[in-house]
Amino acid sequence: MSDSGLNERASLLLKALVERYIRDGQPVGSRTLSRESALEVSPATIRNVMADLEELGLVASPHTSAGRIPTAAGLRVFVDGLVTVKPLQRKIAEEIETSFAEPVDSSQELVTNASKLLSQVTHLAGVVTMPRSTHAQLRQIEFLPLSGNRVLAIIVVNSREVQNRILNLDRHYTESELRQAANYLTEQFSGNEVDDVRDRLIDELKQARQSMNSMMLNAISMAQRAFEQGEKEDCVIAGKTNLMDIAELSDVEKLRQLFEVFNRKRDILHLLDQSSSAEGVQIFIGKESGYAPLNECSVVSAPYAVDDEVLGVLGVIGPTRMAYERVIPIVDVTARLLGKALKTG
Amino acid sequence: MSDSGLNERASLLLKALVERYIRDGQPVGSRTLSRESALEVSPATIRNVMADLEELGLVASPHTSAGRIPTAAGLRVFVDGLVTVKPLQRKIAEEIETSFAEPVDSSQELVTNASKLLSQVTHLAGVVTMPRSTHAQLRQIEFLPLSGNRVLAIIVVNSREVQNRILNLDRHYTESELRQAANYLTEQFSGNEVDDVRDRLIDELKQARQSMNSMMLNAISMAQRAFEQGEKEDCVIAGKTNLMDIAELSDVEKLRQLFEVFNRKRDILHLLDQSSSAEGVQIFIGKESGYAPLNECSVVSAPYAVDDEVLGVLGVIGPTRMAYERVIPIVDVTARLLGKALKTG
DNA sequence: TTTTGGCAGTCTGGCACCTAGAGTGCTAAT
DNA sequence: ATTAGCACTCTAGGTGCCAGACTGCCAAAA
Repeated sequence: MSDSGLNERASLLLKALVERYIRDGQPVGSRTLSRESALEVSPATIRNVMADLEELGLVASPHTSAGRIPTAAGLRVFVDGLVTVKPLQRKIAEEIETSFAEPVDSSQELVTNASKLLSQVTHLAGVVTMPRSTHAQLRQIEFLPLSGNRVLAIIVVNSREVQNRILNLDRHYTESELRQAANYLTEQFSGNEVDDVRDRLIDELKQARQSMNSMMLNAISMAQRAFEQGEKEDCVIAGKTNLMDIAELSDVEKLRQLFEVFNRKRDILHLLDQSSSAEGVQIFIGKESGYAPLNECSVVSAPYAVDDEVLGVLGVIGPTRMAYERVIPIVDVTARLLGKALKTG
Repeated sequence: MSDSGLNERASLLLKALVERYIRDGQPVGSRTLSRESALEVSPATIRNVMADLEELGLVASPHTSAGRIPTAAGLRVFVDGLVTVKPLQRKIAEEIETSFAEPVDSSQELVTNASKLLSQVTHLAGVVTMPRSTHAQLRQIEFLPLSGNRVLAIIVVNSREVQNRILNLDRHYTESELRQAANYLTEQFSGNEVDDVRDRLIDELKQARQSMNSMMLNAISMAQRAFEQGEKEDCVIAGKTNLMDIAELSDVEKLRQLFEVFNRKRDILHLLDQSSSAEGVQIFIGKESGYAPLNECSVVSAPYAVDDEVLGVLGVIGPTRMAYERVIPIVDVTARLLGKALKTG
């Protein structure tokens, strides 16, 4: 720790200041800091250091006779080098483990649970993106006839995911036609990855129009339509109400904007994607996220992976003065366990 | 209108007062009311009438020198007899119709759209319960083998709904076993109503253990397990953020409680169920709902039905001073159209 | 008997003012 | 380099005051 161009004493004081500020959200004065920090220095000395830190843009005072609060830059320095990450509390570690021990029917459910878990243990908003279904092996395709020209396509992936698509087709297909098509497709493509299947379907449809019998052609065209709707990108946000307490957002208008961002999940998703290429826990403080409604918020996120391949991102959203030293390990271990849970699934 | 034990003038004045109060949320004074109402009476006279209304508990003044605001009881009298319901604005009627004209894949989607629609046109929160799936005809059952002892049960209902259930069975079943079972069940029960099927399954399993071959027994037991998880009662709430504007809830704590109720949907569902036995639009004002977090809110709801059978309830949630004369017809027509849309589905 | 004008009384909201408390910046001494 | 001391600044909260908005009541008018 402590390499940010600051001498050791300045670092220590910044750390103490941030910790205190995170605890009770009030500007911290020199007298308090003098008592708080292990350093045995007088308030006056601290005032000098504070003046330096202010010069560097790491702290600011809301007005002349208030203490200092850390700026976004100050928090950045704090999380980058000063924070001493607390080991997980026993109780919380257990809570996380039992949550992942519960049986689930789908990765959708797994993701929902993880999101709720994050929000519960951090008392902030938890957010988890749906896992990218790359490396998803197609297991089976079924077509069931519905009324009219509509057909229900059922796609079984890996051993847990099931997707339904309703297709509106050009003509009526008999039950046996559909069965044949399904059998053909399952035989042909089962065991392959979904992405590959999608590509191969397109190829075959283009190249081999003549050389195939109409049954196969129909099958492939149906399958293609079933696949092309693709996975709707999405994420699960839990515990939004936890954010209503935090004083920084006491302004109802800001709260409102924040909640509207939660409805348009695309933006959140995009933000988290930035984190998917990073290794381990990443933190966005205030404006770093690039989204105005999140200006007063921080995001602590981590990618989760199966067999070293990143499938998605999870994290929490909270006020910039969140308890990073507690949240970081929680996000970290949750990401690991979610990866593990997805693998066994 | 006007039979609430009030003479005509008092009614007219109450009506004018409520309308004015709904418009701008301020206490209404006698001078204003004298100008506003068609009646040609002096403020002094109005003050006398107001004193009477206050005696009856229909209006109240926040403090000595403020105007009057209607109490919950006053609003009750207003919506019960005084309100002149506005015909739907052309623009809004069109918006509703085009919304229902859109093609949908499932009644889930239909309900979601209706909820969003309600919130959009009223600028309040829209809420729609999922339709009870009584009179849902079973069309088809399929079992697909998953890994281990797990089986995916697919139940096609009516011609649009598809339900997936994952069953953890006691032993492994071969693909042909599963196919046989599915065929048997589909032949046996297709065309029957889901509720009946559930009942009959239980009966057959109890009565005829000996007389059936094991294949049929297995099939029935599987089907029973697939059905017993039952429909999870649920409802869709859209446009919650619209409620963040309303001044009555500027208190963040109240807002928070309200939003937490939205997460525990059961309570909302229970409230709306009260309305499902009523005919047409029903209104709950403030505490009438019986849920403390909704004390500052009104709910305007209407059951929706297919072929005279009520399948669910929809409505809007907003401040007690919502524009009832606009909202009532919107809820009314949306309920009708949702019923119609479900029928054709 | 009902309605009205007038008047006294009351309450809010905004403004100006004050004070105590907290904390800073600067300077001079250690 | 650090510290004590002092003057200064700013906020939060309290008080007093005034204009404005209503009401309630009473007595006069219809």
